[in-house]
Amino acid sequence: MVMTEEREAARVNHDAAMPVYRQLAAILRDQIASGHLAAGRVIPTEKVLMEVHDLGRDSVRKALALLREAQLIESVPGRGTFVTENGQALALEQAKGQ
Amino acid sequence: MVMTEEREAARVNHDAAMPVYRQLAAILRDQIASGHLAAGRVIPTEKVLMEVHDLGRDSVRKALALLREAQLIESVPGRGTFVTENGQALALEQAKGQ
DNA sequence: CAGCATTTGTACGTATGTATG
DNA sequence: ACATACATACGTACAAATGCT
Repeated sequence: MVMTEEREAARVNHDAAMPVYRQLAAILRDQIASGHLAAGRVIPTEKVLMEVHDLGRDSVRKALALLREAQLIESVPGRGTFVTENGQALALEQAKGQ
Repeated sequence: MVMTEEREAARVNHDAAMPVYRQLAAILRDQIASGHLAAGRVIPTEKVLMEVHDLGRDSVRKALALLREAQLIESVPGRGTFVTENGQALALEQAKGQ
């Protein structure tokens, strides 16, 4: 049996107590902390996140807003959303505390 | 002619360049800074703000979210939205810088 | 240069859930 | 039980910025 670095991509649970937008924020934060999403042009588009997690745009944008407030990511209209310079470091810090 | 302390209540301009939710946030912030909205149970309900400024709930909630981030207000489900302890002081600080 | 597709931003509406009084 | 008020979550439409053709 071959062990790989791959894991099941975390998914939002629509029935969980935690709001889906917080779940998505946590998932993305962990992916940033783990380096799975690295600096540069990384975060999938809102459209992709909507499709992958079966969410409305509202929830996706709320999740990204949380990460923006935490200065893990930055968005640029017409281009996309990026992990900030020290995004991974910040995400690691925050992941520790939780 | 009698001078009063009353002034025209500032209103959102739907045709301005600045997004209406930022306009509303600025209006409320100034009202807090001026003491027109004091600590305690102050901020009008979302419903009232929607009607007074002819805005959708989205815009009203975005405006309040900005003030929450700035720690000027706090909201409690079922009760309402309140100016924080040091809300006026904070609002004054921010009003200076703008 | 114009035109087009992509992507984020703003703004509206609606429905339902949760907390308070 | 009920009304009020904020929270979550879905949807739509259009605007603005970017990059490509």
